[in-house]
Amino acid sequence: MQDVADLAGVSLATVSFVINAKTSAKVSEATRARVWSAAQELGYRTNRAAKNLVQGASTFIGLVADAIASTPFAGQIIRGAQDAAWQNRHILLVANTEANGEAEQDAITMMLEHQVTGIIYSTWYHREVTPPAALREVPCVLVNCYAADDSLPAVVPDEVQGGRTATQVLLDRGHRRIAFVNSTESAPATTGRLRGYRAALAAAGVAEDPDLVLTVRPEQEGGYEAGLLLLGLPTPPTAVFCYNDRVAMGMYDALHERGMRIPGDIAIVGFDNQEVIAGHLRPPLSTIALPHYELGARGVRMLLGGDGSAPAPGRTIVDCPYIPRHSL
Amino acid sequence: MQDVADLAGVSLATVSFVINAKTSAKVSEATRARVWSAAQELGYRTNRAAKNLVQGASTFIGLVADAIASTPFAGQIIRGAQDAAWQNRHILLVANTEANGEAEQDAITMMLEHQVTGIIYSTWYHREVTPPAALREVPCVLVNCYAADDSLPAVVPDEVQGGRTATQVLLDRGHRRIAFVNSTESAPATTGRLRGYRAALAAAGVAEDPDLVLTVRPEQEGGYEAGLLLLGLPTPPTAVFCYNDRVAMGMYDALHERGMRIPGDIAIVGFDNQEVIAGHLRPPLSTIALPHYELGARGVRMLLGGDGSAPAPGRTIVDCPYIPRHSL
DNA sequence: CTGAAAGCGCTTACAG
DNA sequence: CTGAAAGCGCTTACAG
Repeated sequence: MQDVADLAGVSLATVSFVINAKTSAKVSEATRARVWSAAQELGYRTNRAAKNLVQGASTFIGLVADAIASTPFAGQIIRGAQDAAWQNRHILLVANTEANGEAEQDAITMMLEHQVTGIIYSTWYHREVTPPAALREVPCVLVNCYAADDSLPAVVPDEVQGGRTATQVLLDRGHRRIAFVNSTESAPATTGRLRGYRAALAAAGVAEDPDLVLTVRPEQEGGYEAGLLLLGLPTPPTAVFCYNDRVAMGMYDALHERGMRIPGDIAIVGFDNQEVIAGHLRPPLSTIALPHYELGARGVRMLLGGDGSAPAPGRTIVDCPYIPRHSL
Repeated sequence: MQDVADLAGVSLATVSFVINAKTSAKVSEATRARVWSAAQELGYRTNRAAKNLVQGASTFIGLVADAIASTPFAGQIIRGAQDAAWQNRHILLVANTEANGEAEQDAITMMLEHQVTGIIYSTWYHREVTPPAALREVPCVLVNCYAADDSLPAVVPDEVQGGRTATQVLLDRGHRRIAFVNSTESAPATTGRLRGYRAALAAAGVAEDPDLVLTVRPEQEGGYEAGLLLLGLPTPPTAVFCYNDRVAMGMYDALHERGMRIPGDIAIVGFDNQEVIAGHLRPPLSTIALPHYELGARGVRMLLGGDGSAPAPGRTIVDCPYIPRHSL
């Protein structure tokens, strides 16, 4: 920087002013140009460590994730966060903790040492968490998870609306006997989607038939078994809302095995919008998408948007959009 | 830090020595303990910006990726790089450029400003690249890609060995009429896997039958068409090596449609090991895995391992392991 | 064994 | 409009 100043024949301060386009100091157009060309000629590059030190702040945002490649979900959250950070001229410090408490602790310490502006704490599937205490030392937002007492800001998908929408698209096609193959796991997704299913039926004046609500392991095998069960009913459903796309995949197997056509004989709607599955089933699966990209992006926007103040506690809920394909 | 020194009754230098476990200065056990407890009590956390500044180096490694969530592949590379970086007490600065030249330029500039130790430049599928010139200003290694003139260090998968292995496992089961459904794309994967296929056949003394080598678009549809074609042959193959798992998925569709059993009537081996596909086909698909995690990990190890010197130019080739399931 | 001091590369009041 | 100077929080010879 001193070299640039010398070459341009100005002081350090002037170089700093023009490089950072500070308007507080009026620098003549001529000097400005001289400085720029000197910087160019010398290949000057500002040292961010020095800048961060003197300013007592960095442009870093920490992102701690409990998974990074086990599902496409985590990747989408990271991508959303990364894009939003980039747009705000911030840089993501990504740590993959594999849900290991010690790794989380280390990661957060490291982030704090780097004077991060804030931390995003994310999980690959929607759930309740008790995040490490260190997280509270800095502005933070939970993404795809939430604190039991809602004492931290969080961004989560709207499972209820998702379940309602899934059921609604089926109702809109005239279906009245709509099954819901839920998951045996206990999770916000399980309870939320069920509530949405019931709300949609109720709003349409359709009485719930207990025979039509099953719970299975949320995998292909579970969907297959559920399909067989449903087909064995005295009056089988005309449409099925599956907890997720993998369950729907198993449901396809069972229906095809029994010679049922989709959507001719039975309409199907899934959840998750896992491209590799939903896009490749035959027929391609209509489903509800989890808004992972949006969750990540919203998370960092909340972190950065608060005019300097930390984001407020409480859950922000994001819509799960319907992705039409050809299974209904 | 001054506060810690005061509380412990020592100088700044001493605090620095004990915090960093420097052995050059012998500090008594007693002072050491006093310093640690003072640091503890004050909740002292070292400021990395200051440390990086004075040391003229950071513990950052830049990772520029052309994709981050479009496929699981990129995620695995990032995870591998992240784990290796972490093991060496380094932090990943991840930039997602979506293959946009300007974004790449910006990302690299930003990384350079942060005094990164080096940069990993990665692509989500194996290919030749002409990386931005700025990359040469700092130690770097290409991951899953390579420079046309091999003037940069690179880590890539061994496509030839992969193709050879895929063919070999089929030969080992006694198959002699082995088809290869290749991709119409021009890529290292296409040429490499074909060479591997031929090498394996030649080594086994099996003459290549031109009818058995097809090229299709590397997707489900392509695999489906290839399956029909192969079945229409006067003497159909008894085994098929598919360019990738999506092609294998289409191949399954065609074979099942024609009532063929896998592997009873025809054995199949895929490539890529895309969990969601390979693990969920019926029967589960035996395939060759692309070593993305390993590529990422090797990349940062090369960057860091060179005793301070930049890694040497040239391609490092990594094995593609066979993943047995139930399709042969 | 421990301390005083210089210096890393910047930014920013404060003078002029 | 521009410059001299202090200071950000550290590390590391160099003395003692």
